[in-house]
Amino acid sequence: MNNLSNTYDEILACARSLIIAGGYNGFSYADIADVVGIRKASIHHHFPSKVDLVRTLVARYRKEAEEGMANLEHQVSDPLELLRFYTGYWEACIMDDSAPFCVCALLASQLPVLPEEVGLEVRAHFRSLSAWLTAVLERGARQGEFQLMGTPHDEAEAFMATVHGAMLSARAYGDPKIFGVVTSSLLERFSS
Amino acid sequence: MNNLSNTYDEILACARSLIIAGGYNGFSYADIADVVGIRKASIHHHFPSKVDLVRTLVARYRKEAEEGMANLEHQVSDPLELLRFYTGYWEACIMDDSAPFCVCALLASQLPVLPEEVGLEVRAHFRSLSAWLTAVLERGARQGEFQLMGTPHDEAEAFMATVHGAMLSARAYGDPKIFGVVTSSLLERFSS
DNA sequence: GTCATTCTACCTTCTGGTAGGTAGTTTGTC
DNA sequence: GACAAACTACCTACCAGAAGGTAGAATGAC
Repeated sequence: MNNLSNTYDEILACARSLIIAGGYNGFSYADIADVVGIRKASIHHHFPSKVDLVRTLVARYRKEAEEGMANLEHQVSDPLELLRFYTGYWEACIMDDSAPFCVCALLASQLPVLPEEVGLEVRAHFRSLSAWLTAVLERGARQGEFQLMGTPHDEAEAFMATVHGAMLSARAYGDPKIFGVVTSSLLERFSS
Repeated sequence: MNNLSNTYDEILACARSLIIAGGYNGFSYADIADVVGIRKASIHHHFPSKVDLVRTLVARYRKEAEEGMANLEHQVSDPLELLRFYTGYWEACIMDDSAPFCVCALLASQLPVLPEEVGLEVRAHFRSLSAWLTAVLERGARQGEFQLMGTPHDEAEAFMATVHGAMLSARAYGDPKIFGVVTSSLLERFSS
């Protein structure tokens, strides 16, 4: 494979940050070419079409996210601590502005105008994140650490929604701190 | 003024639903022209530039929202009931697919690539919605109806974030019901 | 006649994408 | 080891269509 190619990865990294800023229609091959320092046509060599590029990018993002979740569970076992790590990860990304939004959350907001193949990947991420959170909450409830008001699944959906909404608010206000405000109030509910 | 013009309003309504679907870069004057049944150039007569159109649209949306909130308070006084009406309004919009996303929430997600004038309007909506929710929660707490864990402001931010996140999840899953699942679990916390 | 509205016809720039070529590296075969 | 074939990564030079936008002429209501 040509995953060794530096340019290939650079294109993906660049596209990722452009998508985080403005979504699928918010960037062009020309934008990437400018940043990476190659010509438009050269991007087509690595990714024949824009759909290819974004599908690859989201697939890779999903894989990284799933590996991250699996990895986290090897290092941390306490359910509350797991949730704290998850929100803490995003808080760090937002505070240092390195990746102030989840790629899939942003793309999901534009789902009706997304190419189908990309939409399927985005949807899959939501399902896998929800499943992970459900499992964590369920375990916390079994261990008596969490007092859930609804089913683990419903609470997981509410948890995920709040985190995504907190990203949005941080962006809307132009104030990274709001993410921490919302998520810490979210975690408090579980820690009591 | 020419607010009497039917076409003017039709253009705004059409642009609104196109923005709800895909955001600022997700539609063009040609798209609107097709739907409304006029030529591209005629849209420029009503809205000289795309920025004019979207700024007007968001300003009007904000005004409607603020009127809606003020109106609601004339009809309903119970804080919990107010929150229920607010989420219920969106649940209806999402279920019948008439406006399955908040215009400002969607635009906020693309804030970094938005024209500045539009961004300012979007930000203003977040502030006014947050202020209203804060006031409602504060009143509920004073009346002893709500037991808030944080300040009314922080809880209001969390509330708003959850509602926006619930819209996103409904879209991501392609399942309108998820909005109700998340918001009803949200309301339950306050009703106990 | 005036004014608002809409039109046709056009412009420039950007869009994703293609064709064809070049230099350098790998590979397979003798 | 030599050498041709194939492949990689990039290039220049295009293309058709879409983007937002403009100029100026018809239309039509008062």
